[in-house]
Amino acid sequence: MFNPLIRKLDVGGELNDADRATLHALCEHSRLVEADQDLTREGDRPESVHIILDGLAARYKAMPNGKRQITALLVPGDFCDLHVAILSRMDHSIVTLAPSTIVRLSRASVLELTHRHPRITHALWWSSLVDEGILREWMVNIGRRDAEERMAHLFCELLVRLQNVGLVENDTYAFPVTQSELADILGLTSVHANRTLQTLRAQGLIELAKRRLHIPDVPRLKAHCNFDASYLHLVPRDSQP
Amino acid sequence: MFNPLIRKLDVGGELNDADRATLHALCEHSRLVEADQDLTREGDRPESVHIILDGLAARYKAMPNGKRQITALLVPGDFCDLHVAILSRMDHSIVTLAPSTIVRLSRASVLELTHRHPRITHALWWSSLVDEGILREWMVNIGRRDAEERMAHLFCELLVRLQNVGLVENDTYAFPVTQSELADILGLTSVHANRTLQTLRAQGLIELAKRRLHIPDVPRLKAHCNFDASYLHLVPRDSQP
DNA sequence: CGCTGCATTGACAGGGATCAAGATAAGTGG
DNA sequence: CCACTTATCTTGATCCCTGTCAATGCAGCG
Repeated sequence: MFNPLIRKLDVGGELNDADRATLHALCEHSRLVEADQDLTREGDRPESVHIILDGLAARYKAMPNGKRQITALLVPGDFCDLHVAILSRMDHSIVTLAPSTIVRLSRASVLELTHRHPRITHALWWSSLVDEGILREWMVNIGRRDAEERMAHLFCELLVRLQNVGLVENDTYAFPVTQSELADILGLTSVHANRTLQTLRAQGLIELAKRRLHIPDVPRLKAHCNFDASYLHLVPRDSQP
Repeated sequence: MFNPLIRKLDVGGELNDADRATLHALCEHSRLVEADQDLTREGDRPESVHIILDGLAARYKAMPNGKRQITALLVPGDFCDLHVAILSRMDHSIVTLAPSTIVRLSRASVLELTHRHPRITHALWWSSLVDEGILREWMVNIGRRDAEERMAHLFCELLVRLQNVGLVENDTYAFPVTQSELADILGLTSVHANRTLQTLRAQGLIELAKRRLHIPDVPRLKAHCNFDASYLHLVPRDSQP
């Protein structure tokens, strides 16, 4: 059975069959959540951890003036807030952007997991470090690239991340994101996101229709924004000592 | 003897005297590093962890076109890259912005530390979660605030963080940052950083001279940018179960 | 005392934001 | 299955925040 979590962690650590079985068991009790539902809200006392098995979710912070910034996209296989039990208050919210399959783990089961399964723990740490790296790259994206590069960069990143969990076919992947959500990801206005999207389309760099994104010429799109995937740390799991 | 690391971690965890002694011993072999020295460079294989005891450092990513974005400021007491040994390649660099006192720990000593001292480990996790929260807030800052609010927000954040380690006197703290570095922090140009700085000065919101920043009316500056410190998680270490 | 790196200014261009109105697409209920 | 409602997407006109380019001032320093 397909499980993006296992697939992902297998890249980051070196799991054995027992580990895979453990992870598989973890994911047994998933639930379907419709789009636009908050999984956690800023200010909440965090009680549980979420794994996203299918769909799409986002971390965001809303500002008093109504603006908001999405600080992370959570794709299948992403394990959110592994360690959040340490802090007593959520400083951001998580929302589903599409109908999603979610696993919720209690704090206790996470503790149990990390105590009993060192390789899984290692892989989870790896994964949270990668998330941090993505966060930094997004900051560079917003701070130092113009709208066109920013958007192209995002599409390249998602291509790689989704490829990593087997959700890309023929350089095409699901992208069920509203233009105004896209704007909140990139630090733009929805109007400008729309125009940027059209510019990319006009250049034949992307095709986006029916919530699916197709990249006709991946190297060209990567070149367009100077995309360098090394921050995703997905390279051969070589030299882990 | 004053030790910002101990002071900081004491907020995040609950240390006992033995823990404090351990941390104190850790910091015995510090070295003085002059300004503008890279402690780590993107692409390096990370071998050690840094603690900054005095001075100021920054995490940054440099782009091929010469632009760069600073993604974090490291102030005294900050423990950088606790877990970095898990990844095999640094995806960013760290540079001193001022002459600084730095402790370098080998990977082995970090492992030993985390294995032997659960409360310290807990505090270090807490600290790295706070760092992540700061990262997210910076993203909001760059993505959704204009230059003036951005800069004001940064100054408010530093006030709180430095207060936390006892480095603020009379609402004044050391700010040995070049305007072009400031620009790299905020995602602006140095020219515009200069102008923004002057706007803030003209409104009497800040006074910056001789590398020291004074905030005449803290509540007013906070109000100016809607500063809410809760993302720094410095509140009473209450309900940690 | 003349460097040399920073800070400061001015003029100007431009990327993105705003505001507001239509055009499409996607659901919904009958 | 169609009429209707509502969310999204598009587009145009206009403004302004921020970037660019380039020159000048200033201050620490060898």
